[in-house]
Amino acid sequence: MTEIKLYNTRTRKKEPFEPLDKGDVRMYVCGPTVYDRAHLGNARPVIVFDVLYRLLRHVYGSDHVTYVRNFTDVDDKINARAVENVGKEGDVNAEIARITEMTTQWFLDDMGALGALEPTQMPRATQYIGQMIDMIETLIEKGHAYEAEGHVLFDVESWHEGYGKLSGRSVDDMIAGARVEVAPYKRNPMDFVLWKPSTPDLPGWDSPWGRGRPGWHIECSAMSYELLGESFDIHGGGNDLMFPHHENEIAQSCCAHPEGEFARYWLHNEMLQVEGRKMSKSLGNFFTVRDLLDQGIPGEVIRFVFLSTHYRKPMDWTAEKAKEAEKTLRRWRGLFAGVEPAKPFEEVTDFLADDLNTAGALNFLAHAGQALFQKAGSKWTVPEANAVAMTWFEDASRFVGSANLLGLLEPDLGDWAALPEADLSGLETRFFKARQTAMQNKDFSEVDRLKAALVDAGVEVRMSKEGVELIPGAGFDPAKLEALK
RNA sequence: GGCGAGUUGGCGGAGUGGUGACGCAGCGGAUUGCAAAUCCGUCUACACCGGUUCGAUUCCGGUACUCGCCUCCA
Repeated sequence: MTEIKLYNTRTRKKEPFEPLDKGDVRMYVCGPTVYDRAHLGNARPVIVFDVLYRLLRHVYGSDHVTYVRNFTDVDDKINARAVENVGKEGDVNAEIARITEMTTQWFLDDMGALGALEPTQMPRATQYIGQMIDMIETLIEKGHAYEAEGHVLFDVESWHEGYGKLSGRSVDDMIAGARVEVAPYKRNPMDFVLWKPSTPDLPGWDSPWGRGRPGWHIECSAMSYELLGESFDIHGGGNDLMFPHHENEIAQSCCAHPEGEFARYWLHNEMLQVEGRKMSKSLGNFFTVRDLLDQGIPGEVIRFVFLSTHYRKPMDWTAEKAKEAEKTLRRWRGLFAGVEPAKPFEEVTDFLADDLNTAGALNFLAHAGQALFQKAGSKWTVPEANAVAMTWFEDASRFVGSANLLGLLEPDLGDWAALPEADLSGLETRFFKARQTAMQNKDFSEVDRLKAALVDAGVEVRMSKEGVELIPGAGFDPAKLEALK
């Protein structure tokens, strides 16, 4: 069995991955707050942990991995957006329902376009309010939380020894460096909200502390406990969540369920940049996944670009990278069309097992693809049925299987690369003859004219001594071709 | 200020204690009426300063720079 090694933020080391239960490997990843389209940065953890999910399924079997990713559908940002849309006098609750419903579906659509598998479970926070209340009550009973002015707060001082370990901070340092204005009802500046009161016009649930809503951090603790138990294998998310979100999750879960160890391996992906700078609205380089898709950049290309950088390194999105990725994928799609996937190359599995070295795996495939491309000949067709062809198909199948492990070359993502149906053989012959005639007459301008027309119609023209090859390209327009016939 | 990550050739990006992956771009060549495509060849690197070592880009320490988090942004 392939040994997977993962960089564990908790220990700051690459460690061999040993699941608690090989028959049920469990992973939790923090999902989106649903109030708007997912921006490009949101896609990174989705793609990173999708590859991990695929790898785990490959190693332990597809029925032996549980992957939970939540939807945060109760949040100040959602409320704010709803009020913004319909005004304070409008039906804010109905608008909230509409927004969360719509953006949840958007998220699923957009991430699906990037080739991300759906997690085994996608809990919504509002469906687990009861469990959150239970957990908060437990924390109060155990002396780790207290009620103050309708709020319930986690008492950081009650877990002084454990708080801050993940992010490498001590409670004392944080208090010293705190810049945030501290609410007067907090015992300690670092105490964070588990439950807060809600106004009548906003979503709220009855609780022992009055009508209110949960704090953000308790959601993940309650849902992961409910769905994965007090101990599970992997917890993932962006490294901007490390503090305070993950730190607080640990505090809540470990204090509420000290019998468990909560998440054993913590994985954090690095952030995304755009053209070398942080993506932000003020810099004007902020865009959503949907924006890119609408520009005609295929989801598979976006995925390829993401995978070409290791997940623990900052990733720079550039138009140039997208162009290169599209070129590579287009070639692969053409070369391996119709090839059924087989067992991935060992090298690819090994790269992925080494802390998800997707860039290494992709590089290996680039080489393998180049070799197969050359063997296939200048035409993007597969060779004859003979011994050489058998080997070719074997390797090609393993190539496709390897790509699939990365979520690439999946059949349902390939529409963008499909070449238009067209029978150009007649045109090829005619063009070749016309060219020959013109050549004999030294009338090069005539050949140039005909060729320019073909290029204009989106057809790639390849010439050799034997003849002419016409290949419909990305911008192929059959209508323009009609004029030539 | 506190905590953390990083710094490889024009760009992207692996990897390694000892003959400088690879891709794109560039350059030279084959091919071509000219191109395109393809093929062959080829230049440019391991931030800086010390240390360990027979030898470091690779290990250790320091410096500089970049970036992230510390503000319910993944």
